[in-house]
Amino acid sequence: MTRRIPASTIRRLSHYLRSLEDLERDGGETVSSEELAERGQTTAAQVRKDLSHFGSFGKRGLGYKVEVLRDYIREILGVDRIWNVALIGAGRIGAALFEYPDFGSRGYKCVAIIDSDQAKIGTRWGDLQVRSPDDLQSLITDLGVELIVLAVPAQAAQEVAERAVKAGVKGILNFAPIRLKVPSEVHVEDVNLVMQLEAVSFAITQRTVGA
Amino acid sequence: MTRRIPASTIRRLSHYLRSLEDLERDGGETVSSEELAERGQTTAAQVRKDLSHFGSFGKRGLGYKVEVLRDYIREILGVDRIWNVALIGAGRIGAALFEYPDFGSRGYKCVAIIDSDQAKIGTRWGDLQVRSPDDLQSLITDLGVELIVLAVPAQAAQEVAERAVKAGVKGILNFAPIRLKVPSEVHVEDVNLVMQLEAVSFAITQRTVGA
DNA sequence: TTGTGTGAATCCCTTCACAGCG
DNA sequence: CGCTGTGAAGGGATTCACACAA
Repeated sequence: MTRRIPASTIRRLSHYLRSLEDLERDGGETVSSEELAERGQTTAAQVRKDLSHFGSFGKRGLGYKVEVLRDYIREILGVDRIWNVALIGAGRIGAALFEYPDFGSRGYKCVAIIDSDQAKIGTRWGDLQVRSPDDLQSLITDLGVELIVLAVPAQAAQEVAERAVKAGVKGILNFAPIRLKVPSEVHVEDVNLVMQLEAVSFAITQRTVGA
Repeated sequence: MTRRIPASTIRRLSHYLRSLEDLERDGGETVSSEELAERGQTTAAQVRKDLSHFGSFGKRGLGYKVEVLRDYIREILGVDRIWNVALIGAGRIGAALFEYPDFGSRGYKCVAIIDSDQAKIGTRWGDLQVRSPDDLQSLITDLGVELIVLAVPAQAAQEVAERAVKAGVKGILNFAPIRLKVPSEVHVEDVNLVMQLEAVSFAITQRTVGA
């Protein structure tokens, strides 16, 4: 719909979606921005503002219909469809993703696993076989992969990313602790657990030192 | 030093720290805010502003001494010491953390692993033995654990967190997809990979639809 | 001259407050 | 009435611009 949506709005939309799914499981029919706010750790005004970027989905005096809003948010976030994902780097990080129950239920489908370790190539992971990096481009093209999970060591990441982008990948969930250089139309989302740990230790340290 | 530091500043400090360590490896003696900005994907003014919250570490006309600034940032982030960390939930997510090379080098030391799965209890992970949740409190107290990595299923997370906090834990890196309720002095940092994937699919979707 | 440190200006996100629809 | 949708106000973070120290 509109341009220039704050990243914080997107994060909150993800929360709302989860809340709506919970509500539906519990048989809720409608929600108010108030109720959604409580569950999402924000304010009612914020909820309404977030949604207003994309349209008006509620009824005044009544609230939002749970199912309807859920579907709209799914559409906004682009999770109303299947995404073919390739996992590059068959280490523990990659494996961990599959433990996340929401991973599959949100439409992310792992269709290829690639690793450069000769010992891993050919082994089965569920119903997939680990493939060689040589097949990277052809796999991406043939399987229609738009999204990759990049879980390789830092020094290999840039090169792999470039090849993936060349083959048509549009988004990268990047676990390598480097800033990938990619064309601006490719979206990179960095996961950096050490950085998050540092945020924790900072908070504790300041709290201990400060007043 | 000062109060009210933007969370974004902390994230950037983590980046600066990494850059400084790289520079040191390459034998750099001094850096300018300009150079630090390039590596950290921000602006020189932002770098200076970030640092100004904590003191003045540079020399006008010259820049910052790499080693000195690095030590200051380490101190600010609280990574100039060893943090005893307990891993709760010995699944793949937990295992993945140990693959992160920076995890140990930043002073985070895993001193205990806890899992409720009887089959896992007693098994060795490196030089640690997986322990039962019954030992949670005593382990935290005895080993001086201040920080936990919470990688258990959502429904167990709240209860485990409460017990950990009661035993003295001050910070939590939370992988469970729920909003933990803890006393305000305990810092919780949420890791939510599905949410990050949603941010990617949103970006791609909007890009495809929009102008 | 160079590049930091910092008030002032700007920009963007959040919050307020209320008009208006159901 | 109740609750959404939204301009306007407010606040916090980033950027600007320059005084000043090395």
